[in-house]
Amino acid sequence: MVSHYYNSLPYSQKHTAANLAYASAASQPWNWTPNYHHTPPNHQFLGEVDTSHAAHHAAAAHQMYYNSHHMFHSAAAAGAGDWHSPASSTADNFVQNVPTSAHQLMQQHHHHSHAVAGGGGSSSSASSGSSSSGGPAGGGGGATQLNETNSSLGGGSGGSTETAPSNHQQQHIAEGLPSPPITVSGSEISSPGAPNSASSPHHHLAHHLSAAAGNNNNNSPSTHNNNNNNNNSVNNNNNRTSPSKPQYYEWMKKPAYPAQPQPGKTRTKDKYRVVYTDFQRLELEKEYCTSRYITIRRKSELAQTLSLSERQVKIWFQNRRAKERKQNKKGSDPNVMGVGVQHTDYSQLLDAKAKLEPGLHLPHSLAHSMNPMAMNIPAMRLHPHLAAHSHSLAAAAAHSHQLQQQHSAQMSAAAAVGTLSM
DNA sequence: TTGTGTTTTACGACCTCC
DNA sequence: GGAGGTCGTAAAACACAA
Repeated sequence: MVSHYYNSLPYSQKHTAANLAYASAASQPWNWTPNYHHTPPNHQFLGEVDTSHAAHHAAAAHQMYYNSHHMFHSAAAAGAGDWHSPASSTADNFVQNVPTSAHQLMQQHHHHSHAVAGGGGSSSSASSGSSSSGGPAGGGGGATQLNETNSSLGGGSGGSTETAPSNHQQQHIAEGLPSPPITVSGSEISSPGAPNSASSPHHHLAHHLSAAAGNNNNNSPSTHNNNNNNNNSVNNNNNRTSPSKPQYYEWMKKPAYPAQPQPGKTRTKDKYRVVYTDFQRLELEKEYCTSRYITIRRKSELAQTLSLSERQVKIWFQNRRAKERKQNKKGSDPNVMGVGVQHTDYSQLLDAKAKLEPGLHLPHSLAHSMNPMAMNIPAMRLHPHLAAHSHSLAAAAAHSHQLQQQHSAQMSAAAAVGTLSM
């Protein structure tokens, strides 16, 4: 059963989703938007999302939610120049400082990655190299195959099967140098071929974020690990969170584990812990930021987008919440974090209403009940399970919304910090 | 290079809800 | 019964100091 759920391609298609988020994210390295809800130009997937999900969100309530919640609007949605931070001019400055457009970044991205791919030198030495052999080559093919595998294995959520990636996607895949899937005890798991994530746009993101955090990146020379690839000085590695110096959104700073498990590496048990790619984590975090409880729909979408199984997405969220709770426990330590603490606090507050949270994201029916602005929104299907909580959600939701706004403000503040540090 | 501590995936047990 | 939730835990992946 277990293996059954393993998705074989977490990494193989890591960049598949690039289209989605990258366009907008790249344009604004700080862009913290749940891309899924916007309509990035390139995103194929979004087409569907838009109709099913985003469309609903066009409604005022949703807008309100997202606007307040996310620091930035995607460039796609807002228009490159139109973006305004809810927070302030600082944010604007930040944006202005961003030298490149999404397209440019993408091209950069491609440029770097291609260079890397070609050389096989993708940064992280050993590991990355391997990936290129299997994955990219396959590009689309590999992905497809994996997907098939996935579906056959997990079968589950119809979501996990992804159609053949577009050329663009393939490109990303190629760049992503996913390593071939590893079969472990009958279960197939992807090996994170981690891409030298440096080449991925959100690396830039991470980079900027790190900078924003005002941390050490530059300071610690030691940081360069394997990953320092090619890239423009994007030093991703170091960022791994140090418990002693918590940062704003630690995950942002961690460049993703460049980790690339050796292809042959297996686990004795049926279990094999893969390391999610930057992109996957980024998107998951973004989603988490949107709501700490993911809806079935979003889970399915995310799974598809990130080439993860729904189970993986679900578990990721569970773990993420656990992480947050854990942080909150020891969290009252004021020193613990600069900006990050705020998120923690925020989460902490939300934690109390953990069960109620789903209302934040999904149940428009709930939003409906609590938000006059949402009255026109077609009721979104409420998760059956969540529906049970909906009655109490109404009360909590308002509160949650406030929290969201606080959070938004905090995020903006963080953005401001980022601006300064840049 | 190694040892140690932390973080990240993944699971099982158990619970609640429909 | 099946879904998802928390909680506790295992183990890989990672960071960092010695």
